[in-house]
Amino acid sequence: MKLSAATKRMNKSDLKLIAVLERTGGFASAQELHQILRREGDGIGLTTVYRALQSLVDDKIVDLLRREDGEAIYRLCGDNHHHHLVCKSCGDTVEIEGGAIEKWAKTMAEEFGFREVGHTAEIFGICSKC
Amino acid sequence: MKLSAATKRMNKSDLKLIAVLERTGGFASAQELHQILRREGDGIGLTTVYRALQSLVDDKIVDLLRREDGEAIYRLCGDNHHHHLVCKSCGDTVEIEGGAIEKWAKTMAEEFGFREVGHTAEIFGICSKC
DNA sequence: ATGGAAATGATAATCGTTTCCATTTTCGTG
DNA sequence: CACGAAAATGGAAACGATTATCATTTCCAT
Ligand SMILES: [Mn+2]
Ligand SMILES: [Mn+2]
Ligand SMILES: [Zn+2]
Ligand SMILES: [Zn+2]
Repeated sequence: MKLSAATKRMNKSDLKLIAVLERTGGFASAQELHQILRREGDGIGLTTVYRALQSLVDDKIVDLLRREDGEAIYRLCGDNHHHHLVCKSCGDTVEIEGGAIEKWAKTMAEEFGFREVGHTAEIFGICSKC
Repeated sequence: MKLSAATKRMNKSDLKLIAVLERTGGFASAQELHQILRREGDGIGLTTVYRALQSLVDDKIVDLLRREDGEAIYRLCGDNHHHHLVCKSCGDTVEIEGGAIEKWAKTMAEEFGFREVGHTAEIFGICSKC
């Protein structure tokens, strides 16, 4: 891969954040990531967490999305792009494929001449258990 | 149409906000809408603007989405269900069909036994003008 | 007119995020 | 190893959007 290029400007904090994001897997806010690190005994400051995440986003190593309330959430952007099916009642989440969405987003964007296109797509409902 | 049902719980402030949103056309933040009203001599309070917008969103009369920085922006929504293609740079928005999405959401939800299903899907990029 | 409910808006409180700034770490060079 | 510059760090204050409070005003049905 081409991590080498990015690795150049990687500092200790960046690596810590990548590690946590790998471990947790899904989305997490800056504050949540900070708490996790703190809980594990790392004295990293909230400011540094924000800085590291910002730099990782700039280097396109991390994806930045928004929760419904506008809070920023981050995830490692890897080859495993996927979407979510979330239960409104119990919060359970299923990761699902979005092949149809990818095609749709690309098609629509092309049709209207948009570049550097991204998308969000989530499905929510009540799961079978609830 | 069935505005009658919604009209019941419409108060003076709701109507003011609808009027402004009609006039301005596109998306605007609560603060921007407040400023516009103030500039026009209306002494409406910021709190009331937020309240009215929230109630309009609840009644599905107004669409709520987020700018890149997480700030909430509002817009009158047309009569049919649709999605958005938003320019990250200038904020221009195109309403688009989501037929593929509707099918995808329904299929996925069925597959995992979810009920009362809804979904969100937005595409964002840089428009041809920017 | 009158009493209660709904609406209003100024102010304070929240909360995520950014800015400041003083201190500490890192690192190349002599 | 010693030294100084540059990068990194983190606590505290500043910020900006949004929400919660609460006293006051406007509506309305009786
Ligand atoms: Mn996707
Ligand atoms: Mn749709
Ligand atoms: Zn559930
Ligand atoms: Zn644009």
